[in-house]
Amino acid sequence: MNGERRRAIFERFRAANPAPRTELVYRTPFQLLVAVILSAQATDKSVNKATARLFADAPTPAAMLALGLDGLSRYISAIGLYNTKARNILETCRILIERHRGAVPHDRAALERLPGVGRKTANVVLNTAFGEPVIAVDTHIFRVANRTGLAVGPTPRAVEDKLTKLVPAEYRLNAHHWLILHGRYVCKARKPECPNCIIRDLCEFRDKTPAGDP
DNA sequence: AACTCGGGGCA
DNA sequence: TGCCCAGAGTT
Repeated sequence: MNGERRRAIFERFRAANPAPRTELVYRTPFQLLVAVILSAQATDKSVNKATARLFADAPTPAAMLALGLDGLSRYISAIGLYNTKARNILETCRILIERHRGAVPHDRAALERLPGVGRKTANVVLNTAFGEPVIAVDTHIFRVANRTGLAVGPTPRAVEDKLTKLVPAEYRLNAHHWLILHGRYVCKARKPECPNCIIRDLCEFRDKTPAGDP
């Protein structure tokens, strides 16, 4: 896919949704970090339901740490992998307090050192909390990039590296949210809604049937 | 790169 | 019931 076509795709997204935002509910960088840790292999809906109560009662690292393992687990027990996530989040709180003055570090290496935080979560925080033009490639974006032909690659990291180079600078800050919401609601894994797609005429996948689908 | 982890939700 | 879901960690 050439640069002109890529630009056309992002211009289409920009026109349809100028200021996209994550659907995860949070009020601070710390809460965003926790919400994204919880969202691994879980639906955003179940995460939002749990974090609404959790963030109201324990909005800071210190308050969350004070909940203890059993306390925190009760808030997030409706989320998959909650046992592991609860331990990771408490340890993350401890590290934030002891090594980062209770703040979320604006630093990729420091973020990825936190338990439960990998490249995808770190990139979401860098993009959404700190305004850096990085793209966090999750399953949605991986699928959309490969289907459309925007950035074809065998691994999320390969797709991320291509997108970082290929996405025009003026779109890079918002590209993450455009792509993830497009994957969530239109370019869905099972039944993509090509007839409702705003980049239908620019897509290399258009109207194909996903492998494994009737 | 492939495998494991591990739990709710929805068809 | 079986398979998916805003991944991370280990081998």
